[in-house]
Amino acid sequence: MMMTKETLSIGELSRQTGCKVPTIRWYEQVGLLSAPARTSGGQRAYGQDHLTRLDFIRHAREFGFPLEAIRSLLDLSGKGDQASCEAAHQIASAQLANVENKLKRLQALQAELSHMVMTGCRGAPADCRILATLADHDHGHCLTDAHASEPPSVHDLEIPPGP
Amino acid sequence: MMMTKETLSIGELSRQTGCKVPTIRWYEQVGLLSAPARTSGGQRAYGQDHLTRLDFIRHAREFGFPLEAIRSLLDLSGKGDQASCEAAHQIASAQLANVENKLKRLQALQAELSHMVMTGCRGAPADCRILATLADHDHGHCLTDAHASEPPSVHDLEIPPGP
DNA sequence: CATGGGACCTCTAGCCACTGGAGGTTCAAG
DNA sequence: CTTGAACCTCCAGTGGCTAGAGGTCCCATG
Repeated sequence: MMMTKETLSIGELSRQTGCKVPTIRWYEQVGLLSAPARTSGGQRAYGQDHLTRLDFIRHAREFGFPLEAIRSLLDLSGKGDQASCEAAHQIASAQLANVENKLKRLQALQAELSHMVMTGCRGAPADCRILATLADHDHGHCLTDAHASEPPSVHDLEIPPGP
Repeated sequence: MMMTKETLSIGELSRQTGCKVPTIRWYEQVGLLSAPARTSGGQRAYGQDHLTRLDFIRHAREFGFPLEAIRSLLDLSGKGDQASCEAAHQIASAQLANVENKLKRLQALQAELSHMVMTGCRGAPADCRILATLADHDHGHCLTDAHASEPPSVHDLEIPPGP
């Protein structure tokens, strides 16, 4: 087998989808993208279906869906019935809630941080608001203490790819 | 040696700072927090300086500073001169820019996602906007394509702890 | 003084979603 | 036939923790 006009090498697929080559291989490894045919020399030869599927994956990633959610969405998109549509809606709503939650927290953070940066250092270094704010949380440097109330849970907070 | 009223066990330090026990040990491992004295039985015995330093670290993490930045800030806070203050300002400004960048992207994302979710599925599953939007990026489903323009770089996008 | 149980110890592996590098093979153009 | 870009596999690393296994220590009660 060789690369024809119907098949795509991994590099061509990468160019057409904007997905990096190692990422494509990784999607294959975790089973999001099925293993393509190979040329006689062992190189991957993708078809149109792979292109479609990878576009879907990449687009969903841009919306911040985790890979597990994308896996479900891909399954659902193959069906096209009412139940699938509702399930997709539910996944998307959950993602929206997630994003709105992050947004709120990030806005609070932005306010605090910009306050800290703008107050800055009033001439005397001993009076540096930045280091002082970080050192003494409890002495009125903070606008709110929303960020200090609950145990941290950093790991659900990633933001998806952006420009 | 034993635990006195001046020294803190790792559990007490955890309670006083709100930082989880394994996290404290991890900060020690990566050199953010110096290794404390030990009791005769080998348990960590922290002093007041550790408490102060860990408070600083945790507070800086709440502002989303990466550990490397916190390392620098800690170095700077020990000095208290003009140059340190300016350096701290620079680090904080960079972090603010970072946060504002994320914020913008997250806002765009929120708009797109909520549009997608609200448009939803108009009766017929074949018309499901959610799966269609994800499938066809280029056919006018998106409000903008800001999220599709540049190669993704997901990994600098974590948000700090929140409530 | 023995015992129980909670807090502590070290070490290792796992999370997400990739990214990069080493070291080797294949392909297509000249 | 030679070059060199693109491809291959495998492995390790990123950030910032978190969880578990399997063991030790400390202190209060009986």
